[in-house]
Amino acid sequence: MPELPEVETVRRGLEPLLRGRQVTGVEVREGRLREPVVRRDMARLRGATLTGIRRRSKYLLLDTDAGLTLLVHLGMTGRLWVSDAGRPRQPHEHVVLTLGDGRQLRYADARRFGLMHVLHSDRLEAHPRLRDLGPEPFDPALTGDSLYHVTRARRVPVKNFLMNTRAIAGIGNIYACETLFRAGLHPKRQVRRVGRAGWERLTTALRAVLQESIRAGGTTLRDFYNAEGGVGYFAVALRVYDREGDRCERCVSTIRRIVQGGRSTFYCPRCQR
DNA sequence: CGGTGGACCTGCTGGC
DNA sequence: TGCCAGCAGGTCCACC
Repeated sequence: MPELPEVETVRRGLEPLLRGRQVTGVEVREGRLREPVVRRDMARLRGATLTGIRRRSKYLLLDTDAGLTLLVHLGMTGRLWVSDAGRPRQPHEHVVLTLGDGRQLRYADARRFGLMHVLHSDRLEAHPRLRDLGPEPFDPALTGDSLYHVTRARRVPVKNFLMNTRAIAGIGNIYACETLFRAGLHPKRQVRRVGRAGWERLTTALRAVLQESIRAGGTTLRDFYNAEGGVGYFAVALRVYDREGDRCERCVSTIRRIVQGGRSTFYCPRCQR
């Protein structure tokens, strides 16, 4: 579900609600996520004060003044939001942190593909989930030139490359498809066959599409909700994703769907070469 | 080494 | 109406 813009939307929504709040209670109702939630570790958050939230790739990092950071990944269907304590439980509500103001930070995840770990704040970089992540799309070190150079000997299709978090962090299926459309690149094109100009177009397109989506509050197709339970409005701006059979906005062709690495890819066979 | 395909888990949709 | 295959926005690992 959530890619970089959705996770960033959640981060921005949660930040003012969580910053400065003390964790007064921790309840793990269902610890069987993608990896087990360690109740002993979670309990150590009790008494700590949340000092801020960061995002790295599709991970959220909730920092505390206790030297501990709560690492959260939303998987495909994870939701994280702040609720009044009296509110009825939602389906699949697995973890609840009660806050000093009486409200609650709640985590729900129907498919349980998400993940939640308590880490030492000064050792985050060493954690296996964070260690091998590639540069953030908005990192100035990521340039068309840098991508051109790291892809010279590789045969992977450019779509798969974009979704590889070791190459670039935070890009999932929707934004990979949308970026390639805007850059005019065929999703099956091998990365070593993309020239300097292509990587420049791709880098520009990637940042534009992510920026626009963040501004719209992310894409809600099925399960995405922000920190207040609201939806994102970028779905109407998608030009190829989930538009198989539709007329291309730029030419007379029809949007196609193919499967790459077991995932749907949507593209315009005429605009993307 | 690099790349592909299957596995994890639940819920919804569309076709019969 | 009811059933079931197919599909879903992520990531890891075994295997070639």
